[in-house]
Parts: sequence; structure tokens; C-alpha cells
Amino acid sequence: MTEVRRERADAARNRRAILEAAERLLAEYPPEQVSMERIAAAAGVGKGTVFHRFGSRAGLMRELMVERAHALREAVTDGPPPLGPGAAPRDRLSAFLDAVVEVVGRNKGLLAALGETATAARDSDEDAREQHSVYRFWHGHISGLIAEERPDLDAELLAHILLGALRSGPIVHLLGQGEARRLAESLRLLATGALEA
Amino acid sequence: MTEVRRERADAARNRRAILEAAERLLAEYPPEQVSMERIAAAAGVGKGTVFHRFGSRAGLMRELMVERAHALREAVTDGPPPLGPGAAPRDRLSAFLDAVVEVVGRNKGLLAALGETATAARDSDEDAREQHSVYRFWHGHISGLIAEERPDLDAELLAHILLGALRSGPIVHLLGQGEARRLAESLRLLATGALEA
DNA sequence: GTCGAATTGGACCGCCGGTCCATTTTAGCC
DNA sequence: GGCTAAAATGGACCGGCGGTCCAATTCGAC
Repeated sequence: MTEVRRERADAARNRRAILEAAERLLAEYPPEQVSMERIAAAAGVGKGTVFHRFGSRAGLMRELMVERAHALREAVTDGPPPLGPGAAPRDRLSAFLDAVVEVVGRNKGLLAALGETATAARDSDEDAREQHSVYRFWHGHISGLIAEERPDLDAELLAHILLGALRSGPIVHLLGQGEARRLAESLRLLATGALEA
Repeated sequence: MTEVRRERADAARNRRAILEAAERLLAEYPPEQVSMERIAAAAGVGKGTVFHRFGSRAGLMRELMVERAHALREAVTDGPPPLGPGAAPRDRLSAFLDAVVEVVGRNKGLLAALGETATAARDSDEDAREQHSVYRFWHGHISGLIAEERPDLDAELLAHILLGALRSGPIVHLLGQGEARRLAESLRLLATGALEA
């Protein structure tokens, strides 16, 4: 009952090949040069297979991102402090901002590719709820920690602003030059500054 | 000598028509649905004309943005305080953040369209200096004000972070719902918090 | 070994940004 | 007013994109 349907062995093999090819290409080329056709070719499969597996370009990028963010997610929910539960909110926040910056720094091409597709606004502004699960988790964690420490602040919006930095072109460019520490420090400064305002 | 060459009357008329058509379409549809062909049709000119005038999609968006940001630029350099010169840096910063949020709120579609094209990274990471003149001005103004008040901070990076909020999908979505004041307040909070850290 | 279901891959589609160039329009000059 | 060189025009055209389709293949439960 719970086991709805097993994925066939060849399908699983191709899924891995595609994800790895996409990862490799995104690390080497800017995202607009990494077409679905190139990914398929690099993975040694047909274009149809890629779309059959992942539905769309955005779907592929989404799944790739979930994979890359998986370790951080576990460290936050189950790992040791200060990232995991147990430390003071402000310390967890600092640690988390550092960790997020590091993940993003190691995957800048992917982030850019995600951002390009994510902007697609829906006709009615009602839904658009199909937000990216990774973003939702990151945002929920940050805003939760802020709210815990300072219930009087607009935690949700502050969290969006802090995360917004990671989508800014100039900042991503800096990240590409190994300036991760510099960014993490400024983010921490802003966060702690707001908490003490 | 200084007068290199006058723009022909029909050319000027078409330039206006194109800019206005693009503006109108971007206000109504998400940017990925506003193709150059549609803009040309809406302006009543041929596609070739649009490209002859503006060179590329990015070029059109750039010129549109410069136009929309023109009033703010003048208010900052020549207008009365607190936006213009004369007030204390921290007050000018608050006023400027408010004003920028308002401009962006009135042009969210345009901003998104700009962002999509702006991500195009160059092969060598060397140049990419062809940054958007509006962004350069906004960033220079903010970081200048921060540096004036607190020379010990990483003013350039802080300015990038504050501006980065305006490119964040979720935040732009909020702006579209008239939450401009809420955003402006949080930005001010972060800025003043950092200045007093 | 059989057979239905899942998977596969590449031809195909509509559309995009951008180029090209034969034709038309403009405006300075007599 | 006509003349003419230069500027402007617009639509056919190009390569490539994301995405669809479906006949042929492959898998694995029995």
C-alpha cells in the first residue's frame, strides 16, 4: 500500500546521470548556455527522457537544488548546536546564515538558473504558492528564529530580505570570487543589528 | 562639433511609441510574455525597427529603466533635503530607501525583465563592468551614505544587500500588493540597525 | 519465456531574440 | 519645389530554445 510503485532500474540510473550532467555543466557554464538538450547529450540520453523525468527545466533545477540543500536541512533539524536545536536563537541564526552562504557559494550557477525560472508569475496573483521547497525551508527557519527572539519585528519580511541577498547579481559575483566570509559577516551584522534595534 | 547628429523626426516618434508600448505591456503581463515582437506590434512598427533603435531586449529594458529612475536621480542630486543634499546621511539614507521602494513598486514588471537579462555572466569573469547605470547610481548613493556615517563598515556590500531585496521574487510579489510601506520600514530598520551596531 | 507497462530518444512544434537588406522616408541643398 | 544621400523601416529569415509526441525498445513480475 505504502509502496506505490518502484522506479525501474534503468530509470533510476538515467535520473542520476542527468542530475550529475546538469550539475557538471552548471558548474562550468553560465546557466543560459546550459540548455536541456545539452544536458541530455552530456548525460547520454535523449531529450525526451529528461523531460519525462523532470517535467520541465524548472523541475530539474528544483530537484537539483533540493539535493544540494539536503545536508544543511538535516544539520538544522537533527544536528548539533549551534546549527541544530539547542542553542540560543541568535546563535542559531548566525550559524545558519553562515551555512546558507556557504551552500549558495558552492552552487551559484544553480541558484541563478533557479532564479530565472522562478520569476514566472501566475495569471491571478492568488496562488504562486508553489514556492520552492528549499526557499520555503530557509525562509521559515530564519523568520522563525527572528520571531522567537523579537516577536515585535516583521520577521517574515526580514527573512525575505536577508535571503534576497543571495539572488542579487553583484553579490553572487562576489561569492564566485571567494568572498563568502565577507558576505556572511555583513549578513550577520544586519541580522544582529535588527535584533538589537 | 558637439552636435554630432540630430535624430530624425520619425525615428524620435517611433522611439517614444516603442517605449510606451513596452511600458504598457510590462504593466499588464509578466515579462516573459512580453516579447520584442509583441512590443513592436503594440507600437505599430516592425520588429527590425525596435532592434535598430535599442540593439537588444536588454538595451530596451535598460533605457526604459533609466527613464523611470530619472526623477529620483534628480531629486537626489539637486532636490531639497532629506532626499537631496543637506540632511544628515542617516536621514538621507532613510528617505532614499523609501523613494527607491516606491519607484520599484511602480515598475515591478520592468525590474523583473531587467533582472532576467542582467544575469548573463561573461565568459571571463573579468569585465561584466557593463552594469546597469541605474543600479550603479543607487548602489553608489547608498554605500556612500553608509560610508559617510560609518567608515568602519563594509558599505559596498551592505548596499548590495539592501538593494538585493528589490530583486527578490517574494518581495516583489508583496510590493505588487501595496505592501510598499511595510518593505520600506523593514529596510530602514536594517539600515539603521547596522549604522548603530 | 511471456507480456503489459514503463521507459526511451529523436523528430517535430511554436516561438523567441536577433540579423539582413530591399524599399521608403526624411531633410538639407539648390 | 525638386534632388539626393543618408537614415529609417519592416518583415522574411535564422539558429536555437523549451516542450510534446509516439513508435520502438527495455524491463521485470509472474
